[in-house]
Amino acid sequence: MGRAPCCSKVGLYRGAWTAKEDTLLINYIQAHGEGHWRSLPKKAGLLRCGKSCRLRWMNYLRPDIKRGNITPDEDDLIIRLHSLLGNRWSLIAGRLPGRTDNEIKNYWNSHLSKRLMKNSTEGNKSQCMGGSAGKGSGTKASNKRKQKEDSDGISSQNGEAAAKIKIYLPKATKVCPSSVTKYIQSMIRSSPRNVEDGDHTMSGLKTANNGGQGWGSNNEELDGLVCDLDSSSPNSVQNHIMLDDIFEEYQQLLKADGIVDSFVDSLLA
DNA sequence: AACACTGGCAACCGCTCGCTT
DNA sequence: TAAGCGAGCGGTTGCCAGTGT
Repeated sequence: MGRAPCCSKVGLYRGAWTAKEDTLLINYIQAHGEGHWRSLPKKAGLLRCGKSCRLRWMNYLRPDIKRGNITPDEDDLIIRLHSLLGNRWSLIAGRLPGRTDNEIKNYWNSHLSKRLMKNSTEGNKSQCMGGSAGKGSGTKASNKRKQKEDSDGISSQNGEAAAKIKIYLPKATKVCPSSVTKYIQSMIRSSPRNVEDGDHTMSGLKTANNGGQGWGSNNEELDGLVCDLDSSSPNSVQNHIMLDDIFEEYQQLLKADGIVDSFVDSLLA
């Protein structure tokens, strides 16, 4: 399967987008819709690679994008979903309405991985965790390398669970919550089995409802995150419930041995 | 005030997958 | 069946504002 280069770079702009380019892109997509990214720049009068246009639209210009101010609820959900799914940013983003995979990835790399590593080292000072908390010291290049090591460390932090999760990792595909819900409902109806604790993958995890145990005994910061609600947001309570519901769905799915494979199939469908 | 360093984030790159021809 | 293309994903890079010395 050959794969031609995305596009010729000759004569194309790179780097930060200007307001004018944004306007051109928005206007074109509003008039013609998304898709056909390769031909879009030419038609829209943009000297950009199609991939660049797509990225710009998907991550920043889409009207339903929610930027910045990641709430404690979202923060907590990202952590928990990452424990389940690993670096499947698009999948995680699919559980967080209005958030993009790029934003979540950046947020994880710059905030959460460091925090978890810090918590991990505090909780396991006698253990060597193999790497510092990211960009705290050393050259930037070495920090980049450490970032990768850190993410590996996070995985090893979850030990067997992470390894077993990988078995079930679905293809990175965005799914809507409703499809998951429908699937769960159908599975519950068709499966009388109530698995008490076949929970290889979920050990060490917690839900926002269970008092925040499971990340480690010294995990006050995360406990705080779980308890905090952003009262400034009028929809925060609703969002909190929704996010928890979504995670509960994942938990149920993973708890039900034998169901997970089917769940993955449903995602791929 | 000037410089060096750090951290956050936008954007790019390389790759894979699914569909079409 | 193989090749080409569009789309999407995760990893990485590079810019720049903020902070420290």
